[in-house]
Amino acid sequence: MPSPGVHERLARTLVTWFESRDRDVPGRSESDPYRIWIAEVMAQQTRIATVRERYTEFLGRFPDVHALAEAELDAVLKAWEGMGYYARARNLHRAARVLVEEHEGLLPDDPAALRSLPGIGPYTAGAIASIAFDRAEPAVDGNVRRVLSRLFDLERPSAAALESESRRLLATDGVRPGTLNQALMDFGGSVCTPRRPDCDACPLAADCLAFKHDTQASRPGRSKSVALPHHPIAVAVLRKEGRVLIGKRPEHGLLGGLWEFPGGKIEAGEAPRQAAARELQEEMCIEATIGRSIAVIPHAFSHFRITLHAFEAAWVSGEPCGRAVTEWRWVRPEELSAYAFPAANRDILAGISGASDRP
DNA sequence: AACTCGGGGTC
DNA sequence: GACCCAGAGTT
Repeated sequence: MPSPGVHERLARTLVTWFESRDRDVPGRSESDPYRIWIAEVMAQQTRIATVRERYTEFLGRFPDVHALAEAELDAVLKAWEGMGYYARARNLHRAARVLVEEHEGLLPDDPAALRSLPGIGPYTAGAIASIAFDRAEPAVDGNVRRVLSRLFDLERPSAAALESESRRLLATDGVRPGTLNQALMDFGGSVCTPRRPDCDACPLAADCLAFKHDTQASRPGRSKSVALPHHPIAVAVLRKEGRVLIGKRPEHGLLGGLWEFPGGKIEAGEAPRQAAARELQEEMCIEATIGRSIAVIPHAFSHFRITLHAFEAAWVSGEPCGRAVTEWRWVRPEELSAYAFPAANRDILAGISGASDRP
């Protein structure tokens, strides 16, 4: 009997390593494709610890694809509040309706059919196909990309190269695809980490080309970082007869479909209070008296930073026209918790509940 | 291939 | 502070 090839040896060692661990990862012990789908989408670009807290809550509210399809988008966004990348929630909702209308409420097992659904790309399609349906399909996320880049010493691997290496690992007899894919991800998250990988304790070190060449610290290569632009923002908590004014952002684009307090960018040379008054005039057609500062909130997005200056404001004249929003509403402070807000608004919400309507 | 799209843990 | 994460959609 010939000695096993390096891919087969790697695959068997990974699965053995994985099965000796007991890590509580959402979706791992699931068999329902719907629940696996939710777990994988929720895990995109998001820490496991964050997902763990929200996963059970989300499934409690939307226990199956029919419940998700029948829900209002606002309810799905509210369940997604604070997790970011809100297009994921919008796409989940759209995909659920496609599944109910065109697939009898069932997720397909074919990667191409999965990829045709909103919000399911190469990674999630492979993850669902392999974990839920036991198909030998690659699921290359950031962790797997790093592990493969190091095992085969690839500086800037193409998606095709990573898929090719993955398929050779998956070709190992007797290794379940979903188990191997999860082993690769878990391995990248615990042993083969971005910084300071634990090569001393690595069961794959003997076959790792980057370890052999001592290039693991620069595999995969990093793209150069760019300085993030910064935008000062002024927002107004506008009071009138015990209620505050909120607006709903357009459904597409940044923070799409979420609610916010009216406001906008502070122009060069403009004072924050001036900007708050101007934005109320321009975007809401309302004259107001700007009052005390509620909070100054620094916040970082993926591609820029903001500093949010929030002010109390008292209505003087005018009715909302909602030029920058698709909808607006006067809401009692205690009702604000029913609306999905961006994370940067949390400090504002905390500072105004139960406050008077006088700035 | 480059750009957009959040938030948070970690070092 | 910088990095980077169980990525996908758009152009």
